[in-house]
Amino acid sequence: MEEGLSNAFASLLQAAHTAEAFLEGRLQPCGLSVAKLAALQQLMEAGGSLPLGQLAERLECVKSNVTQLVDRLETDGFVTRAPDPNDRRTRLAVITPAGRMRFEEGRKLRLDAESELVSALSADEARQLAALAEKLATGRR
Amino acid sequence: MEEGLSNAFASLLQAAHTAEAFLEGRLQPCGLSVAKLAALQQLMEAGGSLPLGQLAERLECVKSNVTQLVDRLETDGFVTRAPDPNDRRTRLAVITPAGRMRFEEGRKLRLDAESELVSALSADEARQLAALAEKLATGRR
DNA sequence: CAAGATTGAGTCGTCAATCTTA
DNA sequence: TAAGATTGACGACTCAATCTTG
Repeated sequence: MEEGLSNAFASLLQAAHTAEAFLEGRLQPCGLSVAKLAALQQLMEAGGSLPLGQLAERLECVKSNVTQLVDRLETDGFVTRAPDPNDRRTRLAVITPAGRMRFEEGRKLRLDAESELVSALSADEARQLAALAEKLATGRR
Repeated sequence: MEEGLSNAFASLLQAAHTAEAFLEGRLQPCGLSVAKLAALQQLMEAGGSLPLGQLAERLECVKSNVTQLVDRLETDGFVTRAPDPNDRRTRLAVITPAGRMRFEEGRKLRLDAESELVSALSADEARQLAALAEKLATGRR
């Protein structure tokens, strides 16, 4: 049946939207958005700083988006921009001490929210969902 | 394993993002976005017109978003605004002949894209994906 | 010229405040 | 006062054009 197939698609998009909104709400109290938290996470995993272009690659988005995201993180005081001593074209996004602390809060909130969401599923179901979702999207990246 | 669980979540969001981008790309040639197509679909299903507030409800978004979406559809020439004879507070979004034609094109492109995406899955897998995605998001709406 | 980053314009979404009509 | 719609300001994203440096 065709209806079942396009329902799979609609369900996926709907569920993802709902889940993301849920996560966004849980992050609210710490003043971080999903996007900002993801950026801070990349900086932490990279040891504290990254060229803006590399940050864009890791976030799988366009460079101009990162420019603006870092602008907002900079006004928040969670990131500063620094010159790259090796290449004067490059600018480094550097996580601040305040950014590290806020990241830690956000990370906990996100883990809580995720496990709460996924608790609706058994471990087996979670694995299946991940596998099916990946299978759907594979080759379209 | 905790990793598996949060991977389920990440996979879902990633897959949804990829699938939506794929769909958006396929709609490109007809000049409709996913959002615009959805709005036109609601108008068609409602028989051609809807008060803006009801359109917002059906699209499950905020009213101010619909105001702007209809603004853009109006500049496209796919929708016009009309007064409601019964209540002078409400404004009707009315699909135009050009809007109907464009909707038909967009609907076909979307169906093609959806079936192409879902063709990566068996009918059984598609049902499972839909069920698991819904189960994850249930109760968070 | 290539690369890295930024700017400007536009889409899609939110929220809070406002205007008009019931 | 409520309801319907709009506006203004913002977040997060895209693309095309631009500026600076290599």
